[in-house]
Amino acid sequence: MQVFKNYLERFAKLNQEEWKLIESKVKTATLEKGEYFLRQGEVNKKLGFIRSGVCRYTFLNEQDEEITKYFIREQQWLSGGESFTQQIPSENSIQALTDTEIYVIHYDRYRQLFSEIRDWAVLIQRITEFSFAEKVKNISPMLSQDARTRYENFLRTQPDVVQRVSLGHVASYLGITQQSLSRLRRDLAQQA
Amino acid sequence: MQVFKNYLERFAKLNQEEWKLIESKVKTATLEKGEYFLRQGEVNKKLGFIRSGVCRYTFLNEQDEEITKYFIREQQWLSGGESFTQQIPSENSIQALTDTEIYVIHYDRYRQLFSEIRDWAVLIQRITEFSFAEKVKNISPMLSQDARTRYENFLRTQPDVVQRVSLGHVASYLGITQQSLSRLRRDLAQQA
DNA sequence: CTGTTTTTTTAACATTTGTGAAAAATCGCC
DNA sequence: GGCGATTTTTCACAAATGTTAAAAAAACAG
Repeated sequence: MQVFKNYLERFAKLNQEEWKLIESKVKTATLEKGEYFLRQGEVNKKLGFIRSGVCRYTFLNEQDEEITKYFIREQQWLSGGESFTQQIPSENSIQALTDTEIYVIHYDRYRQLFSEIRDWAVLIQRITEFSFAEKVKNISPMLSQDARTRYENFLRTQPDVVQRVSLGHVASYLGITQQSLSRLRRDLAQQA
Repeated sequence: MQVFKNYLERFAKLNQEEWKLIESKVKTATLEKGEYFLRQGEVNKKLGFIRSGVCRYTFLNEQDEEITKYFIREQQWLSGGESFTQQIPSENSIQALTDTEIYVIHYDRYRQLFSEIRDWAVLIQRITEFSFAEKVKNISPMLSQDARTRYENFLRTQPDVVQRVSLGHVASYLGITQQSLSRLRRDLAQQA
């Protein structure tokens, strides 16, 4: 769990007691490739943190296709956002794209920490802000870029993900069809 | 300030004392059309909340064009995100698109509230999450939609904004050229 | 009002991306 | 190792969007 502790301490110092408390509430679990951590319509009862593996966060578009909003990889959170913090049904799903090892904390125990650890709310606020900003920073510029630029930036910023997920999922994330991405790769390869 | 108080109370109850304390730290200010609330490269020293008007949150793309990431309107926050909470230089700018009246709180005073109001951190955490989720929910599906669908959804979800900002800014937000948006409108008008 | 600047529209053409269908390659399982 | 299922590639053509340039319309300042 050292990695998880280090991660948290990037956002706020924790004394030994506090860490013991957190550790006592965290379990480990695994997701098999293809398995869902959260399904659209469910209430998200647990928060996950990836130790190893890649997942995808999805939503259904108007045509009921499951679109990949973003990938979640090592040292990132599996969370349904408001579905977790407000315990309401989720509009999104989270699915493992590889076998995935995670740390898990249940909602009730998460809630307890607000009264048990003085700066817990501050820690959570910083993490929330950081995590959202990370996603927005990746996704937002894509709208004004052509497919090729989007793919090149994806390769640059998330090179590890490309290797581990299928082309179709990448295409979905980039907002283009699988065929277009395939063509794009050919063109890029020919140039080089 | 009643509107501002009501807004905050959607996220956490405030007793009279607490509200007085907040109120005492908040000032009103105005931005003229075209004026910047925050400039890229600056440290964001104050948090704003719009009483009336529309602004835009922007970033510079690879070609050094100022792209509109999203619009900010009544009852939404003017904040440079991590530039404010961590007092670091901002990658983004915020510019008024109409004359805008805002409530303002300085970073130092904002910080004080963490020790002065018991649930301030919780309040801020909820607002952070809500605000980000609001943006992401609008922006994220756009990638997998064609320009026409994006524009129609924009009209539906932010009808008030269309009236108040120039076509070019809308086009920038939608990720298309001004000419394409103009053409799109003509086609839509002809259909009706 | 009038001239100037900014914004919006229009048009012809180039380029990019989508579509539908099929072949090729790869993967997973027995 | 082989076979069915899945994923990736390829292709021809259609549709959407970008580009460049110019005209028209609207907003603004004096």
